[in-house]
Amino acid sequence: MLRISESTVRRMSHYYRFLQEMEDEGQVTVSSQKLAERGNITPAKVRKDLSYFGSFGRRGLGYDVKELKEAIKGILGLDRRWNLLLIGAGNLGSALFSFREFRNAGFDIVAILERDAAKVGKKWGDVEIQDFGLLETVLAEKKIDMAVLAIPAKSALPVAEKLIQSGIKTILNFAPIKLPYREGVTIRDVNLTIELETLTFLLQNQTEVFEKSI
Amino acid sequence: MLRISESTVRRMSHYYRFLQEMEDEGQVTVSSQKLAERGNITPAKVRKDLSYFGSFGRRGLGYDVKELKEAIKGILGLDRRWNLLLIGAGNLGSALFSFREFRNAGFDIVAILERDAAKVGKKWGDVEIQDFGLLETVLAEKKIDMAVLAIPAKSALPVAEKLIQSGIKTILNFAPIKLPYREGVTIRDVNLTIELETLTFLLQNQTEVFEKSI
DNA sequence: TATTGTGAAAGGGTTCACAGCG
DNA sequence: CGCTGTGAACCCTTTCACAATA
Repeated sequence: MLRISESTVRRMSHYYRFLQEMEDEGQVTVSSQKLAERGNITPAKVRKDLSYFGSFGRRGLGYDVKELKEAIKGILGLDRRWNLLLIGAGNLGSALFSFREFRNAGFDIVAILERDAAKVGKKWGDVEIQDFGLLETVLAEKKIDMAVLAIPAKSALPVAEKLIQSGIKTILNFAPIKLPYREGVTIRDVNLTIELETLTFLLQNQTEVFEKSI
Repeated sequence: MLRISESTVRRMSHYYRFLQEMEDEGQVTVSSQKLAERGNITPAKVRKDLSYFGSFGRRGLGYDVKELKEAIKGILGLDRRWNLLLIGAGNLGSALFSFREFRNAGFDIVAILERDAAKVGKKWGDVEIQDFGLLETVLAEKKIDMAVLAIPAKSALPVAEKLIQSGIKTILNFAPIKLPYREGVTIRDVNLTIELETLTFLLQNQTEVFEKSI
């Protein structure tokens, strides 16, 4: 299979949202031009991105909004639901748990693990916070697709090791630390401090803005 | 001034963290090789990145950990403190407010604005949650460097317009919506759903992992 | 000898431009 | 005629490879 760049996949996510919005607005067809304007990019980029996955448009007419939306839904794997294991029931964990868009997009936090005994036993919605020691039990009982790490930097490394040992293959990591690379394991980092630091770099250096587009 | 790529700036943030860790471990000098290993990249990339900003090493010896760390600190603008205005005192806002790494890195949330009257008047630490209508007053009283948008998608657009109108030039946006481009305004999006969607794409397509490195 | 700093080459993503087709 | 799909050109980032130097 052709190698798809990360940028292309991220843009596919954006296109999906744009198409949802357009569908809600009652638009039936859309051109690569219109889609491009929405994301501040070039029409050629839109067409090239889509071309990696197939031919979805009609020459002279553009794309059927609903049809393209459904196609991208399938490409991104959003035509099914995904089970997330949340690690960490602190402030960030709580925010992630109550983040509506996750459920809307097909992501369900089906288990929560936490080290702090004071929090264990409490329930968020209908999900009980369980002790981190029950990791293996949870993995045996529930089909977990990904883990979401919402714990402090200092405990992230051992916890990640344990998760990987137990067979977790995909981790969304919010701990502000670079987890070491392991063959066969995909880790995606969301490092909020780095986002702020790219901004201070721009403020400080009055440099050209990196990207005003998706 | 030479145009620096966003990837380079992000890696500078990582190098900064690596150097902090190395300093804490008592290391005095470091080679581009060692720095590269830490981030799963090539030594040439490290050297090229640094070369955009100057010459910090000594041939045959490598870099002085403390010296290089301080240099990067200055480059990223972390040798001063930055005032953040938090918009939204919900779950995410609360998580961001209590996120230790922000303060450690030099970012202070000095004001919180919120529409929900039930939350207005409460205090988080020594920062009082104020009504969003007081935006202008807050901007007049406090030197705000950036705004952090932690509100739902549906209110993000009008709120962002208001912020920009009032002179805010830099926004870190957590609302899962693409804010329109405005000349002279830098907006950085953190879209958690898109992060998850790149992961489901990989899971679903068994594709090569995008990046196992910084 | 070890390791940096950097031109030059390679690689990969974006844009161009046009053939193809409704 | 309008707009897609795509090979080729272009451009930016990464990697190579080596001269410079502690």
